[in-house]
Amino acid sequence: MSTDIDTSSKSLSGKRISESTINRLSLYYRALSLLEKEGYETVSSKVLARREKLTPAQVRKDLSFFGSFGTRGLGYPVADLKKEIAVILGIDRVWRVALVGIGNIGSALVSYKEFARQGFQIVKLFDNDQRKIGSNHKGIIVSDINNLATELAEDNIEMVVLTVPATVAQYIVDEIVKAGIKAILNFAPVNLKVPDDIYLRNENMSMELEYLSFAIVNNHTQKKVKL
Amino acid sequence: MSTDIDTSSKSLSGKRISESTINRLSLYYRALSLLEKEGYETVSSKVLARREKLTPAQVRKDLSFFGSFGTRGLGYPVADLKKEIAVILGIDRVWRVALVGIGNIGSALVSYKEFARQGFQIVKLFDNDQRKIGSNHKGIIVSDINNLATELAEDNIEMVVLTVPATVAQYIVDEIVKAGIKAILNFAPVNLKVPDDIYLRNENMSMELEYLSFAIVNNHTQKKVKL
DNA sequence: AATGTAATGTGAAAAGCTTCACAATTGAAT
DNA sequence: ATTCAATTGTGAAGCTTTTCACATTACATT
Repeated sequence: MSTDIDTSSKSLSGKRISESTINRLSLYYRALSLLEKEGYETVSSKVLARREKLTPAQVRKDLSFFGSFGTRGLGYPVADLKKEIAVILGIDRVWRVALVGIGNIGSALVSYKEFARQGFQIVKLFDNDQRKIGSNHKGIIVSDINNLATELAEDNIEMVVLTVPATVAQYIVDEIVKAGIKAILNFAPVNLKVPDDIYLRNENMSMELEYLSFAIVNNHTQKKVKL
Repeated sequence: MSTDIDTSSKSLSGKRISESTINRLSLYYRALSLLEKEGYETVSSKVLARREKLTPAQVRKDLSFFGSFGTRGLGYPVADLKKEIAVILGIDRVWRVALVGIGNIGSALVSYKEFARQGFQIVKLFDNDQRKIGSNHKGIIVSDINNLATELAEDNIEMVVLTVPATVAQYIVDEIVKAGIKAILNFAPVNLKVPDDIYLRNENMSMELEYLSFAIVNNHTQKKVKL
């Protein structure tokens, strides 16, 4: 994991919402989905916190930035709160996503059900390899990356997942930006330069292993959930 | 991305090193590798910072937790600093890693070169599916998950990458813990319970897309690099 | 109707993290 | 040998995030 978008935005009424808060909303959403399936109608900040290894105060504070969703003495209505969070996160809709780079990680993500489950629909694939162009992945035909700009526009793509080699990532991201895409999730282990108005986020899987390595070697003590 | 290991550990001389600092060490390491290839002998905190969209003060502060690696007026010696960071992160060696769950993501990670490049060698694969057990992935034969405990021990495995479905992840992680593994990188979108002495880290790829979604919907302004 | 219990929402305090700013130090130039 | 320019290392300040603690409110019970 890793990124480029700010932490301190003024989203709502001028309040600054931290990145950590947004990330925790994702966790709450996931926990609420589960609670809903388990048949719970309400849930307290205490229970929600325990489920995601956070504190009740943190849960209440996070939610309070966006409104008053609970009932004193009772807790939060599971189904309603889930919907509210979906609206806040913008996942109460389907996002049309393109994926560029049909390598190991890229092809895996095409079949990754969790994306679709959260409303991120991969509807377009691109590669520069003639052997891959025209091939079918989960019902999607791989397009030639040279047609990126026109095809992204034609298909109303709003986000791009970038799974190309690090060496070409900057070139490709420039093309994606030129094509008018505003949100990019980059898996290449490289720091990409993008204009200020582009949302870029980096997924750096080695970094997580490096953290584990550091933890073992330095006898790190455990305390909190990292987001 | 995402986890379970603390942020505020006392690794060295009682100093607390934050998780952000550790994550930035990974970035510095990557930047230094590149600088080394480009032929630089020294680098200033200013240049290093610019490469990873951080501030020079941040770079200096981070490094100062671990020692004095620079020369005033000159900067940091690229090759040496890279080695120092490798030692700090514990990546100046090879880690023997097992991967459990040969699905989409799992098989992609077996071929993910970036892991090997950082010293994380996947040497063992497990699955519970009879059709997969015995099959060969990049030279590794998939083992039966029922032999997890004995085979992990026999092979001196120190870390496990977990790419099983969310529904079975808790069960599997319990087995992994029983087998004596202390570090786990979990890709299942579920909050796993582990004893306090186990290092667990979560990679949550949907969370990153959800952040992008939030950013677009709420007109988030950009400022910093997220780690 | 009154009392008791549970649990939110939130200012304020505490803790943690980042940036500032400057003394100290090095190498280069004169 | 002296001066100048560059750049580190670091305490202190500033800012952000988390936690605390409590008034408030809703429901259940008597």
